[in-house]
Amino acid sequence: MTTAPSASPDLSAVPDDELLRLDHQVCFSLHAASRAFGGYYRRALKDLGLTYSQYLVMLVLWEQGPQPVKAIGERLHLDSGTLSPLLKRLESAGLVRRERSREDERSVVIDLTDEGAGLRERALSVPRGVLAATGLSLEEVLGLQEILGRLTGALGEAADAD
Amino acid sequence: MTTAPSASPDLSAVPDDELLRLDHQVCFSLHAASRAFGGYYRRALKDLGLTYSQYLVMLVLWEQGPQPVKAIGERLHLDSGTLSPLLKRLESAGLVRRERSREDERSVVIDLTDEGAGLRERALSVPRGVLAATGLSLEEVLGLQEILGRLTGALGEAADAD
DNA sequence: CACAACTAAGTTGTGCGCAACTCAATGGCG
DNA sequence: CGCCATTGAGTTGCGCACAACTTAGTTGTG
Repeated sequence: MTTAPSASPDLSAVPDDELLRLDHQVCFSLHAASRAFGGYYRRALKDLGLTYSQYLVMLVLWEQGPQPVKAIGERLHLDSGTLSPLLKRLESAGLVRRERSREDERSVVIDLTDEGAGLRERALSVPRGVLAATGLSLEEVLGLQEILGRLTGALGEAADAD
Repeated sequence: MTTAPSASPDLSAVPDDELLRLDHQVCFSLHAASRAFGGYYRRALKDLGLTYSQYLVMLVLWEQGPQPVKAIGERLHLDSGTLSPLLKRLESAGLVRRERSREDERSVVIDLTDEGAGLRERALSVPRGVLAATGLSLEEVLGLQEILGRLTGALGEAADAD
């Protein structure tokens, strides 16, 4: 944990030059970790015929049941430009159905087919392997998740304040 | 946030079901954080005419000087399939030069143009804004980076052990 | 020297992520 | 009621990530 000097967390004291180097590290770490994660899942999910993003969508559906594209997008921070084609692929793979809502004709509700629902059983074994492969303890995972959540939230607010 | 019981970090004691839910959280956190980061940079780098990935490549060049595509790829964990077109775009933007190495004709050395080197000055202000926008302390950033580094390393090894 | 194994870069094809846009349905509001 | 701003999904276009492949140059071995 490098147990930082716990001294001055004062960003403004750090010179631009060093900050650029640090930025390099942080950007890179996050980017690389995200892709390493994706890479692991790509292999683990190959048998299931799912990509990483498709898996995330399936997780939402397994957990929350049928819901409109909008809701899935909010949950995963993805827009229709990403979800529409992805959901079409899941549909043509026979895992989900897409039906126009009767109450609101603008909305398309995504529902699992029997095959899609059944796939959950086969997916249950995946996370254990991944968590083991990370080499992190459960506490570290939870801590990581907490920091990442704050980071995403803060960056989101910074974006809104444009 | 389920604030762990801080007891048993024993993964094998956690049922599949709960693990799937946890996996959802972790996958999503990392994926979302990486993209939120990317989103912030996209806006911050717009003036410089750089994408996030192009910025990462420029950081490597600013820091390490001229080097072959291979070396950049190792540093950023990217292959030629990603780098070749990216570097072509940087070249046509006038930021880098691509020259076949004389010693080894297979190798293409990437070098900054004056314009590319000059861009560093304008980029210096970017990281401060980002770090501020994350809302994290310097220590948290360093800790995060350390965990992510371990995670990437472990996942990389797991991948090699295929 | 000749030939096989390897290596670096580039190419092709697929899917994701996102900005910018279109289109149809909805929900005010005068 | 009629009009218009808003909303949800979809489309288009571009760049990244990566697997699988091609091509050209290099190295090792008999």
